[in-house]
Amino acid sequence: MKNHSDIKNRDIARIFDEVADLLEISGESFFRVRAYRNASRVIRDLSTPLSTIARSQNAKLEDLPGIGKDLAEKIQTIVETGDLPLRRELESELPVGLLEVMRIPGLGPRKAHRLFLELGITDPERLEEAARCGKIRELKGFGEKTEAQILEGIETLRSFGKRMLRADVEPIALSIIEHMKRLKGLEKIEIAGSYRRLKETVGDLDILVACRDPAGAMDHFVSFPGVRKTIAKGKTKSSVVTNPEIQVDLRVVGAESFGAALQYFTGSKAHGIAMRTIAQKKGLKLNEYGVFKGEKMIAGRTEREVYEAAGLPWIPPELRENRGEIEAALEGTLPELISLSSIRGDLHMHTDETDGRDSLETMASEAKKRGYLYIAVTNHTKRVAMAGGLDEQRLLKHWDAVEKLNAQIEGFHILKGVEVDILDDGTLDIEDAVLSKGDYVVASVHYNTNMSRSQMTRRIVRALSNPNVSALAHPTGRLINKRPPYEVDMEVIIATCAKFGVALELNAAPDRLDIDDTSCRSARQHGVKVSIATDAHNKGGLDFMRYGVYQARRGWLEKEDVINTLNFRLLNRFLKKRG
DNA sequence: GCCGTTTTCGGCCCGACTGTTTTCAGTCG
Repeated sequence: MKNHSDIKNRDIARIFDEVADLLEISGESFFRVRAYRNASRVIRDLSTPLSTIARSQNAKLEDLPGIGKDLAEKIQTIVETGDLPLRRELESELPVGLLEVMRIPGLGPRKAHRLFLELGITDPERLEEAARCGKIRELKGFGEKTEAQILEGIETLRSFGKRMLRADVEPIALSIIEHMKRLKGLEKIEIAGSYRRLKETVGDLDILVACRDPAGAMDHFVSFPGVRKTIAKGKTKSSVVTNPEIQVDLRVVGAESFGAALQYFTGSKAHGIAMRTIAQKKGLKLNEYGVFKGEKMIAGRTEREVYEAAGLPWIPPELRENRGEIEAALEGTLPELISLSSIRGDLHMHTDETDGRDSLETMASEAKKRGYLYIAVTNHTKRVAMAGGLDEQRLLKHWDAVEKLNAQIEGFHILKGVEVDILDDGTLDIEDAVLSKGDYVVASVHYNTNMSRSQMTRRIVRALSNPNVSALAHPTGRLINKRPPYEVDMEVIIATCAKFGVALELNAAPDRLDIDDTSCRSARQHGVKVSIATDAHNKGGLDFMRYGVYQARRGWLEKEDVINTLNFRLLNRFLKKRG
């Protein structure tokens, strides 16, 4: 039998999600469906592989929150066989294409099921056909508008199913805010949702305002020049689609409810549910209007007030995922999250010596302008030929130039760095004798990225064991929405970094943000230090630092976890410990 | 299907908007 013991958590989570969807379509109890969804989320966020827990003597699957006897057994089955009988059973009863039908805006499990039963709709293609023939409007409970909405929904899903990069959403978000600020009677405005939680991607924008004239706010909102289409417009809530295409929801509340609404719409959903449950246990009701004791409103104006009414300190939005932040808040052990102002330098960037656009002098002076104390210039090496990577001779010459420039600048240091390529067997493409003359060596994988998980892990572990290596750059190689992370066991990588005192890079490029928040937390738990670095290829790229800090905050990192918050002397002490 | 200083049953977060309805189900966040 095939060995499935290295099945990944996200594969198991995906199976549970699919089971949840199919159960929901078939009309199963909402609570049973939710149990699968909860479990999926818990599994996705877990840094330890379930296959490890399943085999372990002392750790138990049932100890995980949301995993009971039944789901523990199902996980065991998936780990052992790679699949779940329940899923196959459901798939034989319902076409999997219905899952896509359900994703179409305006359609949910109930309608998808009825479309299947009454019209034999099994996938979006057949749905489109039926809608074009005018068959949908004939069904009870459906009408012409629903039919048109379905056709439009299919088109929308085709054109932009993906979440947008946060960095791409920012300009739209800011111009809407600017537009809304011109509204008369506006008291408060905030962007809530995943944008406020500083997530790397944003599905839609949730904008919250407090305003004395809700109807006026609705009118003003839909008149935003970037609006392509108004989806809904009510008394206190409206939704539009903008150009470039992203859905924006506006919600209006009174100023006395603004904090409660902000808490409510910032989410995440799981955090909100957990908070409302806590409130409920205290005999309180928490909704978007406030915290209520019976009929009486006892909090709501500010978020802090809302959390305090529930017996908690205020929790930073970027932690609100119900991944332990509520427990930490109750124990008083919330992390003191790192901020951009703590960053003292940038340890990954390129110059025109290889594939960067700006000179060494420009990069150094731009970094100094940003208030940094140091940078590491880390150009590519020879295997990355496309980028004009340096061989040993050129690298040494480049470092001479760095030293010369260093001597000319006051109060600022340029580390002799390099981004050395990790070859297929885990050795490096620059001789050790040369690397040992550098100050800061980041190692990274660029080629042959589709090896097996165990091969890739071995490859990187071997590279990390080289005493010249200071950090591992963009550890999974992912490009958000473009390229999945390569197969690598991050737990092993993190443990190896801990063993050798190597830092993990959090690459701050907005489409990389590699490592992700889960690995940040894992690194912190293992005592592995993180370098937040921009990988800038021109002077403007130095501004990516804040995206890295955002991600670090989502990963619970404190100033002490990040090496480029150290002053130059302490950074050097950290680097010397290696080797 | 999970969970429990109200533990092995009976709960499980909450409200707005739309479309197709005559009082509400379904969807969404």
